[in-house]
Amino acid sequence: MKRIKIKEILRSENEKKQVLVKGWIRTKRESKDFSFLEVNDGSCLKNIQIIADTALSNYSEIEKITTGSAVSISGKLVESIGGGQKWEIKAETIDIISFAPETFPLQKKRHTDEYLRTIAHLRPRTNKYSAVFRIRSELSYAVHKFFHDQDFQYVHTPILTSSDCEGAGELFRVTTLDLNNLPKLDKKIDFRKDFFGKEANLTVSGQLSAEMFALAFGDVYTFGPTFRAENSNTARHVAEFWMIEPEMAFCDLNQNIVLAETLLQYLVNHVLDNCDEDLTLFANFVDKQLRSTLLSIVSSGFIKLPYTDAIEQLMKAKISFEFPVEFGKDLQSEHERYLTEEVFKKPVVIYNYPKNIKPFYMRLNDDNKTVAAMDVLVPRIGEIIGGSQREERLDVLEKRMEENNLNKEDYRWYLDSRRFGSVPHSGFGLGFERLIMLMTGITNIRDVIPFPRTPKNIEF
RNA sequence: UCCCCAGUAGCUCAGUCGGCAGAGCAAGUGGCUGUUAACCACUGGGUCCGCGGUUCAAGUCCGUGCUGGGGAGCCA
Repeated sequence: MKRIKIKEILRSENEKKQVLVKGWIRTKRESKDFSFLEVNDGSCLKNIQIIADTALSNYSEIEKITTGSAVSISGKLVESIGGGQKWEIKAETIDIISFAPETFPLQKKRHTDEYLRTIAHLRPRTNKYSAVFRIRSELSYAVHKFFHDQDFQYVHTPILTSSDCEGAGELFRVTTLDLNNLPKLDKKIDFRKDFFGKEANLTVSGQLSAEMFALAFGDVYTFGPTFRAENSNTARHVAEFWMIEPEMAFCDLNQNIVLAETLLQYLVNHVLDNCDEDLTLFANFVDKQLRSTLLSIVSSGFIKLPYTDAIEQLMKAKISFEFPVEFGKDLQSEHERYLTEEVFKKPVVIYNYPKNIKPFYMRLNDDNKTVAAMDVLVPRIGEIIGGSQREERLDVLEKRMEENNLNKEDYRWYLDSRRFGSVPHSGFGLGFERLIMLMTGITNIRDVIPFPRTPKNIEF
């Protein structure tokens, strides 16, 4: 007989003569004549209640079942006599696949997130984390569905890259050289002896590669892991994270902003429509305002504010900031949060930033002072999307690279795209983990990725 | 990397002024019950994060290191 998932069982309309369920024991309650077992198989938040009668041939074994043990149960699906659940299984056979000894670290009580982080390999067996990772999976699907429905091509951009792309951010070095015996040439490391014959790193963004494909396919997106070796110790940063990067040809900054808004609203709606049970857990136990926050995102358009207007808004703010507001400087976290949480209470798109605080590839505006950049800020998290219209004019781009002391030789292929059929194009990066934080109300990014990598931590 | 806070039983935490190491949950045993984080009784369970110092005496005070958390910067 084929096993049936608990999610499907709980949707049943009628009793069933025989079902087969496999999963892990969450809790056991013993009665005089029988025991109640609660089994979870990860297919949904809820457990199925099992009635184990003392008449079962291996009842003495069943009595010893502990939380965390793996079991296989066949029996009759019947309406529950007790309150609290509609269905239960009157077990005919209970096979214990394996016992979890009493050292099993998860108990049937609330654990702190900090503790669960130390047992990240077991935390998906808790209610909260199974809900997080089901939503993560559902959101991944929704991302692909959104772009597929809009005829975007999915591009796999490289994870291994040659050095210095973007020239910003700390990179993870990739090498096969023997670090205890490095080949030297004139007292410097001889990278000609390394695997690729030159320095190599893990990617910090798929953007530059995605641009090349946008200039062939029109609309493309990437969705993959990204690596930053920044020594960041915050609830919003990890060294390995996932990013969604659409890139569109024949697209200006305004159209870019529209896509960012449409995408975020689509994803929120998808979760509201498809993850209600898991969402309810977060709305009840993690963030009481979760539903109103999500509804504020889908119910109306985002606020769009040029950088200069944002600065003006902040200048006239009645509260005092730790860091002064000043034109030409990037917004601090406190400024971003003030705008999105206090002033507008919904997502805010800030665009046209001063060129000196943004990377070389962003398109220079006619004022010669600002670039066509945009950041989407959301309550609690701050920046969730960063993007821009790209500089498509070869001469302007080369000048910007010179100003930033970048070696044009390293970017020959990138500059080629501006030599041969260059067109206006735009794109952005959406932080996938920050998106999940937004959807769940979880405030630490380490709790929305299965095995977080942070400075001094690469366990599991 | 900088600032602040914390580390006590398997887990969550209390521990007063420096004076015998505590509770709840979990575990074990027994009881009761269509139970719902079941309930009741009993039992076992400690490198008080490590190292050094002050003191008759340190979980408690001081120094230092490690780990975790919160905030900042960098950004998604």
